[in-house]
Amino acid sequence: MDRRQKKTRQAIYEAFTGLLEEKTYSNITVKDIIDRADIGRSTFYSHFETKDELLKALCSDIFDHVFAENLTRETTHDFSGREKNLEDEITHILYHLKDSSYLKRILSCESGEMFMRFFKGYLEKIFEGELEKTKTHVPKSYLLHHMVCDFAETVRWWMNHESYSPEQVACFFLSTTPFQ
Amino acid sequence: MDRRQKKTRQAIYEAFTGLLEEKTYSNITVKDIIDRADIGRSTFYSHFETKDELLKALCSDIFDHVFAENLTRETTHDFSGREKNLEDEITHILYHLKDSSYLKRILSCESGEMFMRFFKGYLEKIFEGELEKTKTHVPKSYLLHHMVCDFAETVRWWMNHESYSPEQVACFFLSTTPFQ
DNA sequence: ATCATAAATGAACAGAGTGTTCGTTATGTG
DNA sequence: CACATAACGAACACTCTGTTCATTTATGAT
Repeated sequence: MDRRQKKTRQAIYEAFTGLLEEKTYSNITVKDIIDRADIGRSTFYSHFETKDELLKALCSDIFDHVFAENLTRETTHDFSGREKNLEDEITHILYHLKDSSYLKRILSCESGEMFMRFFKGYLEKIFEGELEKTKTHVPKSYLLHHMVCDFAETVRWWMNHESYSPEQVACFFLSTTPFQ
Repeated sequence: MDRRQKKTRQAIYEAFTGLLEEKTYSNITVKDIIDRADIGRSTFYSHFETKDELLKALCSDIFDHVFAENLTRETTHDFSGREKNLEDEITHILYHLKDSSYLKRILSCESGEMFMRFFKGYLEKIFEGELEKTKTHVPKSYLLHHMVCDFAETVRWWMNHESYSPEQVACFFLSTTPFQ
């Protein structure tokens, strides 16, 4: 990728996430972004079709980084079985999320809702497998929705209570799940 | 309230919620609303300052109806104690939500996120009291956030699986909470 | 039924943002 | 160096916003 493109893209991301700390997503205009990023109008549109596409691209960047290993990795079982695997996996994801400098900015505002939707999409893939192994008297559809939302919301809560470690948060999360 | 005002307000609500079924909240313009409601531009603005205020007003209408009794009612304890009360209260709220014709339209789209924020605000008041009586090893802040999101998301799920009764949904919800 | 009150109307307005175009300039790459 | 390509910036038509105001219409109280 051309050095100029990288620089421009970076400037847009910085400007955008910076603005997200100051105003809501819907109140941010393309004009705001290009003014802060100090780039030309046509340059912005040569990178992203719309503001929404920008947000999507940013989310994808974060998720691809976080979930790259988890989605491809062989689901090996260790001595203590399934549950231990899930806790490890969750802790692992939380460590990755902790590293993302953009995540907190994105989650702590209205655009968090859009992020959450993408986030939940990825999470479904992870929990679906877990759910198949679980016996329950409530509908699977309910349980999957519950797990996905629960985890995503746990992360959102965590971003406002960063004093806790990934291990602690994983523990909090699992203590309220119907898995055992 | 003047008959004309009521009629206009109703037309706006109808147009707005109808549009919500077709496009996302942010893609709906004031122009869309007044065209469908068949009212003048200035009439809209004499009722609501902005599109956001319209959504807020609509949410308030729904909530005031649903929570009016719950928030003021004396928290009497029956024979089986606290837990039974909570289940009753939840079932009761679910019955009210089931009656709202606008709720499904609002929840099944992007603006659902905005609705959810208002919704959660009300729910916090309800669960805060419940939480005080609960002993737990996870932070209260986490548990409150968890309960509130969990319930709101349960309702959202329910709107897409209406085959279940309020009693059943209350049961699903309580089966995944750390209360006992 | 009358009449003052209040609501709805519609046209017009400035202002702001959008998304596109295109010729020019500058910056990396081979 | 020379070529390719990215960024620039000015201009464009377009849409939406939120406000104003003079006019018409409906309402509720008497």
